[in-house]
Amino acid sequence: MATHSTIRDVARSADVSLGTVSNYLSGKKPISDVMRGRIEAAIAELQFVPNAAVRVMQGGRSHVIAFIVPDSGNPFFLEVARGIEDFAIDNGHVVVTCNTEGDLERERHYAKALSEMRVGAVIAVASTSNELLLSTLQKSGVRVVTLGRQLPGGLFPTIAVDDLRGGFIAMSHVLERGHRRVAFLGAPDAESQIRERFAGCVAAYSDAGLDPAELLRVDADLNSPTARSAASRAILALEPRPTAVVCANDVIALALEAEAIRSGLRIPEDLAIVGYDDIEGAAIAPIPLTTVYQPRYDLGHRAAELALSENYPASTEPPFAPSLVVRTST
Amino acid sequence: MATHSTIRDVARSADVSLGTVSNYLSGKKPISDVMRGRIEAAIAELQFVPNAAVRVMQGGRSHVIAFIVPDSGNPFFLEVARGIEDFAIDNGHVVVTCNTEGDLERERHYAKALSEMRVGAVIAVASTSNELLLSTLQKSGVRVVTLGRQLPGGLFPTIAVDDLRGGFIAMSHVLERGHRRVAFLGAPDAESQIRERFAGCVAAYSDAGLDPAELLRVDADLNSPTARSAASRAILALEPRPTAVVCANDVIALALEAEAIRSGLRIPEDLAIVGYDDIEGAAIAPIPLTTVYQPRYDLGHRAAELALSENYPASTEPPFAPSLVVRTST
DNA sequence: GCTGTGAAATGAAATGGTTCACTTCTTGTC
DNA sequence: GACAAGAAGTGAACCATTTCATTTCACAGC
Repeated sequence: MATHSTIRDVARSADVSLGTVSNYLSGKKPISDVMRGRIEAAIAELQFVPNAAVRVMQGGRSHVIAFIVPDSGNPFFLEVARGIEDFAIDNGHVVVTCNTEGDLERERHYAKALSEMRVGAVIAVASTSNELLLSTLQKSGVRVVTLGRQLPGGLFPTIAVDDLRGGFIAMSHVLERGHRRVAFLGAPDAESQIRERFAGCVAAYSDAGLDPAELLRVDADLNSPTARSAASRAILALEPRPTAVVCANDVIALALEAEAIRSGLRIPEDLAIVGYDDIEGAAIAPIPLTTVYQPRYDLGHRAAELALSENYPASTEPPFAPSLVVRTST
Repeated sequence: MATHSTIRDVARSADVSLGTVSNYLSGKKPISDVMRGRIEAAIAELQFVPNAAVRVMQGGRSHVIAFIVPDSGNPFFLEVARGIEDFAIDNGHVVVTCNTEGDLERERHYAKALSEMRVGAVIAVASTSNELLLSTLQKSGVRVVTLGRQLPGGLFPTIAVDDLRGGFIAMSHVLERGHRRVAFLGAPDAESQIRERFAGCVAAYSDAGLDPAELLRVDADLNSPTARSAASRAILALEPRPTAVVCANDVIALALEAEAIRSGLRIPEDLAIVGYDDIEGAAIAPIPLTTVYQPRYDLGHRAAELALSENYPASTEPPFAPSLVVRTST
């Protein structure tokens, strides 16, 4: 494995000065066609590949965007990641997805690795656990953007979707369909997004002149398949059974749908279901799922744009608006 | 944003020489406790973070593993990625997932970026389109490992699963269940893995004393939801309808299941379905899916291990063995 | 007290691309 | 033909770390 050729080799081979080759590569200064031709020939001949590390060493930042996410397998984040990646590529960057799985040690590993790499930007799904690490990164000069919600202190620019409104339109929808005995299938309040969605549901419930205390609720660990199934069965076992269920996300909504089908219920006649997220599986489910769509691709795309923008940190943006996708399940 | 402090600042603040700080950081030479104490104090005080780029500039390679994949959203690759990531983290590396989406230009962008970054290793899902790029990378000193199948020429160490055997056990299973009119729901032969699976099916069909020419087959673009549904309907429209279908992967098997349920068929009585991959959705489908499990996490983990191993390139490994997961759908 | 030995510490040189003050060349104007 | 001004090209110095030949030091053995 021959050692790499350097800009000096290119300059010598093209009989041109160092600075001219550098100008050719960076495009910051114009150069003549003669020089350009000679340099290009030399680069091709020597198979020269510039060493990106040097720019970083000089005090620059590497063309890497880190995406810090608790569960990269979640279809929602996957789509966000696509948005980030597309923008990153168009701007000569590369994305490192850091899957923390909620593990603090893993978060620390990534924070250390990213600092040492001098990453250009970090886009992180907001959570209380990573707040400290993010502010450390920010202090060392990394552009940080949080996703989903504003972290207390307002330190970081944030791209969010209006979850309150999402919960509101989901609940309004089933109430308009005439349902009066409704349940919310969610997760413990740790996640503030879930809390917001539930709050939106409560608001819609009140607005319809109903008593929010009568709104049923079952919680589950959304990341566990067995917990999802168990919570779904718990919903179906409520006496009397709700006629409609608004779910915290599509993954658990689909679990509920599967359980309902298995126990012989007709959807939407016996049970209406509303999901949240509009993941791919929602449209191709046995009973296509009514759900709240979040512009997740745009979310990621916009976050990357903000992170790399000239005038970072910009003032925090107004949240994106979710919309209802009505399908068969209601 | 104060500029970063350097190893020189640390040396000065700790009243110690440059080299000693370097030795402390790398651990390559022992140093006394006195020095250690002074250095640690200085590092803490200055909030020093070493600049990883310099090591790379000195001719080393960055602690980055690139995972080149045509569709990072595919649950199969997600799990492979988890295996890679876990190994990477344990070895102080970080993973860049490069989602090519089969786009040649995108592949080229990544090849360029990865070369310039001097990535340490590349793990790529084998495809004919990336062969040239991979060999270019390898020539420039990057460790390349291909995944799924050996690329012609045998240039790269490979980690694979025995798809021939997978197809064989899937087909054997439905034949043992007594089915005699069987279809294969797959994709055009471009993907050699699908080809292998089909070949395994044909082998099992012959072994059972049946005429392989009678084995039905429908193909679809596996990446398109609408194509999957259309192909599923095509299977159900065959006259006479097959009593069992072996599918090229779980995603399309689930589409078939959904279509079958929608048209009122009972599974497995009217139609038995076997998938391939054992994705998460297979177990929680309305009718839990019988499928061929591939040790995908191990696949990724082993690939990363191979890529970073001392004695890369090792001789190519024997393929991993798939196994059948029997559930309700057969 | 002298020497030999090994451990620890030192700092100049090297790594490769960018920067910038400086030189050289070209073109236009009167 | 002289001169100004802008364009293009040059190369030494710089960035933050590692490497390694050299120096320093402590201590054991005689």
